[in-house]
Amino acid sequence: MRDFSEKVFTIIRKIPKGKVLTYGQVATLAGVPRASRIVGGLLFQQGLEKRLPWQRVINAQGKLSTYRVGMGTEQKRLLQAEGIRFNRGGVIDLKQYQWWPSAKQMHHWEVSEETAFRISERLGF
DNA sequence: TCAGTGACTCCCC
DNA sequence: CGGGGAGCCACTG
Repeated sequence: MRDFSEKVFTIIRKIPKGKVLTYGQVATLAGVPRASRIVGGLLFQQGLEKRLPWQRVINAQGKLSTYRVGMGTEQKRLLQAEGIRFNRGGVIDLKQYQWWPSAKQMHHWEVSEETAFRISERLGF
């Protein structure tokens, strides 16, 4: 159970500067595809404390979920500083900025074969 | 233990 | 494209 959180933190630490992952994507890579809300909860509680690049995790719509907890402006500022652009709706183009780890990286994280396969398809391998 | 919670997602108008 | 609603599930007190 503790395993999930550790995986989540490990994955988030690997997100390249200027790229983003969605909560659901992090949950999937960590082995529990439908635990996206947990990822948000973990970041809220320990994002700053653990010095994670918390700003690089956004929701599946390409929007920032942190406005609810007063971190929206800061998150947007940090992402813009990394070169990420927001369209006029405050939306980030996931096609352009979403990051998917390499097959080698996923193997190292023990991502299941099925998940890795789906991700490969998505990347057009 | 166990119910409550929520930085989510998906589906349906 | 936007809002409402119903699942989801690791974490917490």
